[in-house]
Amino acid sequence: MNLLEELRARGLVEALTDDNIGEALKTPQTVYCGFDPSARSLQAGNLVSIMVLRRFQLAGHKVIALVGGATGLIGDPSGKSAERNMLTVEQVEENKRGIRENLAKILDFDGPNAAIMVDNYDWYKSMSAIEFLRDIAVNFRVPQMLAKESVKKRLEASEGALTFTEFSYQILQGNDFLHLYDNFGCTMEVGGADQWGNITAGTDLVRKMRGKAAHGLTFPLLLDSSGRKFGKSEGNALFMNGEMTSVYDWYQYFLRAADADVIRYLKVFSMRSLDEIAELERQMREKPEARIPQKALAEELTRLVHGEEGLKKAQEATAALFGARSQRGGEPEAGNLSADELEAIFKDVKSASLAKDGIVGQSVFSVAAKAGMFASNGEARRMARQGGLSLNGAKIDESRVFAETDLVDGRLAVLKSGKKNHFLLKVAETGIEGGN
RNA sequence: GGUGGGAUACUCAAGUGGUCAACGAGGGCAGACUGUAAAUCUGCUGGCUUGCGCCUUCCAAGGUUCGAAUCCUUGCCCCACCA
Repeated sequence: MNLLEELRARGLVEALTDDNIGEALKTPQTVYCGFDPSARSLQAGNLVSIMVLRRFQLAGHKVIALVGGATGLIGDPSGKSAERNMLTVEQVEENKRGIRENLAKILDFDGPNAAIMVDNYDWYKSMSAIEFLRDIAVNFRVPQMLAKESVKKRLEASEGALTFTEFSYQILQGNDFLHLYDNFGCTMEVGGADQWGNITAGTDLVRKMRGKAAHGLTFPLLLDSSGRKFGKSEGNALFMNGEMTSVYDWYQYFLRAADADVIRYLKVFSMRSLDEIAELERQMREKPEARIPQKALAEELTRLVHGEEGLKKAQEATAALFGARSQRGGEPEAGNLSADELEAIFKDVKSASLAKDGIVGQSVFSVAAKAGMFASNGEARRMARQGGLSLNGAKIDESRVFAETDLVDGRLAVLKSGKKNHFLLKVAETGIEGGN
């Protein structure tokens, strides 16, 4: 199976600019994909693009990760309903460093077929308005630009609120492609379905200016079975950076994938063969409660992004917090574990320290609120009232007061909201310090 | 530049002088049920030392009024038509 067929079989092809792509891919091409430097780290949502690039790289193609340092300063209207905040140059610089680190975990930046990273700010920073208008923008036709889905959608969504700046975005991205074509012989751009308009802007421009065929491929927007965007946990983005999203949370996200989603996810993200994935699917049908595909997915992606060490930590914490439940017939956490063991497990889970007199003698929910587990005291109270808060594995109610004996080895306690959100409360040596 | 319309909590969207912390829907969170799944049912969803109490909210700043998200003025932003 060739690369294109493989991508198709994995559900990674939404649209192609032309059917000759398969032909072109028989010889090594240079492919690029853009990444938005709006945060210090890429997110799980970017994983689709990254894994696609990886597949290209492994198939012998040269890959370029383009960081939109310039376009990030402008804002892409695609897939957004409102004008976005513009970033400062400094922010973009910092974010670029983080993104480079993320990418290096998955793409090979060394070796004979090294991936490269470029920043379009480099070719826009010194461009004058005149140059932009008469050399680049002149190649674009307004009706065509207006006809793009991204622009049309945006015009509807925000009652026509689209600035000229954002409208120009496609010109910049189109020109990126031309630039990469000229400097690196790049002939193909890949991206999410929402990038179609921007990608064709580029392929059209290369064809027009250089008379050469350039290709584009988009993959579908990955949604979970309830229609939500993939890669959001409790409304928060799942970052690849272990400091921003803990390894445990990263692992857990994939482990919790719904049956209806997990096979699709495996096809998209896993380097396992389709046959292996089919086997996992068979096992799931046979014994869904074993969550075999979910485990395989979580394991593979955690190892990829956080290494063997990270995976081990995530699995240990998972085993401690969930694994023992059935065997011991009760909640595992405190009670069964020493403070040291708890600390090791929770190293990677959320925690906070409070002074002892801020804990003992206070109502448990307010301690939880103070520790930063909830946005407000009221929210914590509500949680307790509804039976969603537990201390050391036992459900507590609103009136429960924190006792000295609730502290494991006199210095720790495990709080939990809902079924799966654990939190480690530590007694601080002095004063109050926050944790993550 | 002119005329008309609009801005309400995470989102959409009611409300047009008091009974409004503000209908409803979506989303989110929690409980039950489960397999750390899905579906379903139920509850909650501005803050506070929380059963009808207080505080801060309905673009911003002023004003009218015993009392305003609701009326007036000015400003800002958005939309439509006209220029």
